[in-house]
Amino acid sequence: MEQLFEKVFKELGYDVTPKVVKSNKDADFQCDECFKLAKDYHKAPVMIAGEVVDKLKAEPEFDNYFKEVSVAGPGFINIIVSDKYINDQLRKLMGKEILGATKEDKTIVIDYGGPNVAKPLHVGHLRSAVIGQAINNILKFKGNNTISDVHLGDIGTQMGQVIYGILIDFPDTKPEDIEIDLDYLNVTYPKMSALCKEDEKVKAKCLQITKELQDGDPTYRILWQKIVDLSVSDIKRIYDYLDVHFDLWYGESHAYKQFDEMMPYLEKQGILIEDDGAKIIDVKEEGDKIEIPPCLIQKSDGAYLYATSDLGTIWQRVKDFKPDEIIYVVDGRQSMHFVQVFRAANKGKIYNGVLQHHGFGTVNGEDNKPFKTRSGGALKLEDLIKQVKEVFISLREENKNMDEEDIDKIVNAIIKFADLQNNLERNYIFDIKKFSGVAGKTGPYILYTYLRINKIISESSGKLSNAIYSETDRALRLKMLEVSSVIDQASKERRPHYLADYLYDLSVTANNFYQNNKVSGLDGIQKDDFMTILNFNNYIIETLLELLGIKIPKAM
RNA sequence: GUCUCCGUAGCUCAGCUGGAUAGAGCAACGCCCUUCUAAGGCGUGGGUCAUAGGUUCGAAUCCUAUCGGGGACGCCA
Repeated sequence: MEQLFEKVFKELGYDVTPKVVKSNKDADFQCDECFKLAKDYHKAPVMIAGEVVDKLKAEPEFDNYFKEVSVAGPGFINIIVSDKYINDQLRKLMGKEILGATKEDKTIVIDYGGPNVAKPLHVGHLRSAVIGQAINNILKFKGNNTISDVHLGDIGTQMGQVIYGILIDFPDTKPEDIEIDLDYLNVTYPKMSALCKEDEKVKAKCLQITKELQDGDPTYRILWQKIVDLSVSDIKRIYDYLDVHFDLWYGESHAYKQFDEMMPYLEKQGILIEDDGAKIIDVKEEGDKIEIPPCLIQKSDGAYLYATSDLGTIWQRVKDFKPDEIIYVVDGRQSMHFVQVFRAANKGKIYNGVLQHHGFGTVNGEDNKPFKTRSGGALKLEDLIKQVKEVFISLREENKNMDEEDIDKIVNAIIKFADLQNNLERNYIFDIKKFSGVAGKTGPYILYTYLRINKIISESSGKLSNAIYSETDRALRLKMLEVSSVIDQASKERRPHYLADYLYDLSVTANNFYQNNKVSGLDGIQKDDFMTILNFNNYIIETLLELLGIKIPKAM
């Protein structure tokens, strides 16, 4: 349609590539190009629009595209497309792969999850997992080769703290004979963390242990491995429940293995500067509005830092995958850190591809500060899931007899859709009600729509006539045509909420169709047309839900 | 203090590469189950898009300032 518009504009002597956009007025689409042309061509927009509409109407192909094209207001061109146009587009779309989205074939490493070993997953980890997985799914869908990495925080200070705790609790046992379990971990970490805040000596000791662990102390290594094994299997269990998966379960400890190669390389670049005994990379750039602090590579005591491990990780990824892009789905509060790391990676000639940080907002409590339970701790992710499940089951009698697998799928849908419908970079206030709703703009609403329609569809020829049978039918067909651009937009901006939003819109439109177009009792072409449409509608819902990481239950 | 994100209906949020009367959900009220799942559909009320300027034919959207909130700001991660 845009091509036809361009042809007409050009033939009238206007040099533009006009855009046709969705209209929120009474038309299907509109073209607002005439306003921009008015100045250059010294003509009123209405006049230009009039010329375009007249010429359009004289085109032999007019009926293939339009039912009605008219000038509105001060110079808008309103477009109502013909039924044939809608069906032509739909037929084309149905014949395309990946729902008409544009294909890509980049190699992209995507870093999300980021749990800390020895600490349980809490609500803050939900966002990285859910958003990261969705972005991963979308990029993969478009044909990219994605490599997901959980990037465990497995060798930071908390490890030193827990190891010290173990040494206190098991003073006389040989490290290989010490037996600990998950409950022990869940008690010891908070205990030691609190102790470090009170007691400088304990804190210093923990830091020392951390440093020696990083340097490979054999005793600490043994204990460390025990902690990692325990914790990681627990973390995996929760991610599995959420259907969040990683190709790589690397952590900071893997990055540390790169330092033997990376540090001399950085030295050779001549960018490591000694400063108060520490080694830094100056990452200031001209035009900075704010003074970006230098990137700290090595502490004065020789220990490496957060930024160093992220650089090591990049080093490894470049070596292993030569990625076109590395993207991070990590808490937005770390944006300064990533600016430093990205610049350091560039300046140190470690990587010259695309580095992106998609920082998401925090999950806040009523006080608008990062969420804490009444007792002051973070709400465990597992407890959130349990709560949602309980609420869901108690919602109505039928739910009590529901298939366990189906319940879990719906719980997943509730939680994920509640999170994914928000723009990822915003904070939101955590409200258990938000995570237990099944009415309105929720995951279950979409599942329900799908299942309802699924029940009335039967085989179809997959063909469409040129007929459209009602307003609600027309609306559904038009809505389906938007899917390609929605996927592209979500992928380009790495914003899954575009998909969530569209999925909801589509479901509303489909529910409308369902309510107003009775299928039973139909036969012949109309029945076949309806079946084709509904099949395609559900194919779209299915596909997009999958991209959001939501599975469809058998019944609800 | 500097930088940054944000301020849209009672509540929770979309919309922000500028377009015509600003959209959803929840909550409130009214209607629709002898007809493909009422976890549904239809309708009503509810807004100076924080405030003030500016750019523009046109601003919730872009620019500036102010107010209010979150966050970040060198040896933690």
